[in-house]
Amino acid sequence: MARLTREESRVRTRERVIAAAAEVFVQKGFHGASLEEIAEAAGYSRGAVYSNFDDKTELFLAVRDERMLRRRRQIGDLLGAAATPADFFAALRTLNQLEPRENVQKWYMLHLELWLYAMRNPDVRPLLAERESANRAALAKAIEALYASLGVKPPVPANELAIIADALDRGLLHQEFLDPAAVPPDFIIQALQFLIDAGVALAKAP
Amino acid sequence: MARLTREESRVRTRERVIAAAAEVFVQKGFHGASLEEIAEAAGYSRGAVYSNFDDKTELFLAVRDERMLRRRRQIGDLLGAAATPADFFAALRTLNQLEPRENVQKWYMLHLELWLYAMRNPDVRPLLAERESANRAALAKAIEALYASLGVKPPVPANELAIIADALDRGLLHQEFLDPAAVPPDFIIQALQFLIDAGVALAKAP
DNA sequence: GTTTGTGAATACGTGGGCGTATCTGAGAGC
DNA sequence: GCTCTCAGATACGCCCACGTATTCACAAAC
Repeated sequence: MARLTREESRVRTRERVIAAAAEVFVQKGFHGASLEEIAEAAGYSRGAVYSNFDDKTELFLAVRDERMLRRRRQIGDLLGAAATPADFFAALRTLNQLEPRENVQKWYMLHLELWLYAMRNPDVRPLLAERESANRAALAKAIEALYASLGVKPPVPANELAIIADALDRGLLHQEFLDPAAVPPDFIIQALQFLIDAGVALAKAP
Repeated sequence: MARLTREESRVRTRERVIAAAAEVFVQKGFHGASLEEIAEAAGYSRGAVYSNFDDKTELFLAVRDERMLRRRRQIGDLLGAAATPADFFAALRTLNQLEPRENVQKWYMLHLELWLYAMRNPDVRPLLAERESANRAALAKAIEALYASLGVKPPVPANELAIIADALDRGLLHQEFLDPAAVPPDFIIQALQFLIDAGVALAKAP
């Protein structure tokens, strides 16, 4: 193992603590998680946590930032590049299978934890809202391109379709995780495909 | 105020405590809420809570049962009776406006809290899943009736449409509460209408 | 090689919340 | 009207977790 500089080591522990915190916050929730447990999971003592983060809240928000940055990049990169319908659905499938199911569930739970936190803290609420809306905007652009490549005008504005697609995705995950048997595998893709097909049919109908 | 019998009084405080608990659990989450605060909000001391519930968890689950019973009844009654499309959408609108927006948000937050709790507690998870699936079944029946009255075979099985509708509803609430400006008012009804219309168009297309 | 500054560990004080055990006062039965 | 019983209040002990203050160890600078 290479000798680490002071700064490098600091960054490394910071990352490890954030990763461990994500894990524990998922498992126990914000209030249920203890800094002791997080520190231990990361392989450090509580002192390490406090030397990297002001308090529990700041650590929680750091976890949020980490996740959002990565997720946003994923969506933008994948959907932004898709021009044809085949590309689009391939990208969706990739996005959907990029991580193991277990991980997706973990992140979804963390996301809910964040959402609840945002709802209860008026100052962080707009921050989360802004990120989500940016995600939807990226999705809307992809949908627009998709309809354009099909030579059909969207039956409703693309941004509204993005809202629907986003809601659908989230809602289906929600059901699936509570009871995997309730939602057929890859149902999300099917549902979106149905949505597009039906939209096209509607646009072509009188 | 009428003189209360011993049993009546016990029931009354139980109800009050459950109501107050719902409020505080929404605001602070399961771990964040303290029995002290709940008791005080209900106008009692912690002793009253412990004399009615074994512990915090049981109180939490009592809140869940309360809510689920009412909600299930609402959905069943309203959608079950709808035969024509007009009835159906009217019922949806009613269901949607039955409670003030603020209340819906409150219950949604509580629902998420319950969901997370269920996900973390393997023993209660199937209980919640069972209730949700019953709700969807009621919805599926209503959708089936709706398509029948339109004289069109559903493009995909009704129960799958119910899954979609449920997911859509939840997902849209989620977005709306985080940022009301992100979702036009009554968008849920519009989206469902679009879904039905598009489905009909698709069913009629080759 | 000595000193200095910082990242991380340890030790400590404190508060808060859960659950229990005991007490009290008002309905219920005679 | 007197006693008994039980809903609900009060009091207690305990533990856990947060945040802070102090110490330790090792890179960085000279």
